Amino acid sequence: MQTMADECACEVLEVVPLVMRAIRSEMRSHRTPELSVPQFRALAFLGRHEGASLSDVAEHVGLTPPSMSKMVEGLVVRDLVVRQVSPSDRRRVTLTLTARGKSILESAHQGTVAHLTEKLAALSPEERATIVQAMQALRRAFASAKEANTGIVR
Amino acid sequence: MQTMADECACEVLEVVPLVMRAIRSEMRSHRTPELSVPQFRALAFLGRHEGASLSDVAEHVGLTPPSMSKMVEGLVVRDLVVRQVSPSDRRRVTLTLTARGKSILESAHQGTVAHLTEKLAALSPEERATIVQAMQALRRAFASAKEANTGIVR
DNA sequence: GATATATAATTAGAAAAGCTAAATATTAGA
DNA sequence: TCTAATATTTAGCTTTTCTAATTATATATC
Repeated sequence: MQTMADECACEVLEVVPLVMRAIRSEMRSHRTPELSVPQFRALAFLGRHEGASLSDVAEHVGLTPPSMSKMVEGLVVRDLVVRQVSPSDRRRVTLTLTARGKSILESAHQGTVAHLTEKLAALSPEERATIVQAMQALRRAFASAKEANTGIVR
Repeated sequence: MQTMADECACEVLEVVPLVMRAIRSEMRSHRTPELSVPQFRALAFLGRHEGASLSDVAEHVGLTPPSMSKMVEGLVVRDLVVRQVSPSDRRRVTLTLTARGKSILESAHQGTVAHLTEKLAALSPEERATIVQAMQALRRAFASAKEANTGIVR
């Protein structure tokens, strides 16, 4: 059923950037956490994967290692992340959230969720349930593909 | 039903950036069209709204007028868009796609849709139908809010 | 065991894309 | 008519990203 999948793809292609923009705007307008979307994603990943290496995070966020290195530098300076040389492989850098990092992450998450929740309040409970289902399906469709979602494409 | 809306928001906040990254990667890997996501959105909007003004497009894409002005300059130089002073209101600039613009837009659209379609093929027809419904609901929730989605947030 | 190759992270430098503030041109209103 | 508002552009800056090259460490080969 190619047509159906195509229609679905078209919808996704139109709506996802729209929602993404709202997320970015919201994060920008929050003066307290002051995290960009990639920074937020990096912290969120570290929240879920204590002690991940720089390249692990880079791959997840979709940045090149040099860009991630620069970002991490900023996060370290702001006392959100701790950078340690891995004892087992001294080329690797092991990253963990500081207490402050955890708290900032939590607050950024709360703030953005609150904003999205406000928007979603305009919809019916049924529509929100549909969205939850759809997000879970999309996550399955997009989360696995290793090569395609690294962002390091050229 | 705050909890429900919150859960929905969390899902959106996790999944939307994931899908967005896939879209960006795909567009980047397409050497032919070489359009950024905002450029693509601008062209797509012009495809649907012949003769829209610069600020119309800026608002839709979520950029400030100066940024859009710069982007349009690039699109004009690359012969994708024609810029004309509106006869009715000579302050306004009227934008239309060139034949080349239409063709580039079409090809970028095809490529990205094909890529998304491929990913979505892993899902069941029911799941895809759910996604279509969810996208339509999200569009309503996020497209209408005038102040919040202009990207002009501060 | 020495040397060559590969890998992880960083540094350096440049490019892209966005913003704010201010300038310009035009229209609408008092 | 004169003032205020609107649409776009210009100018300058900041942030974020990239590529290329460097450094340090680990692995593999001879």
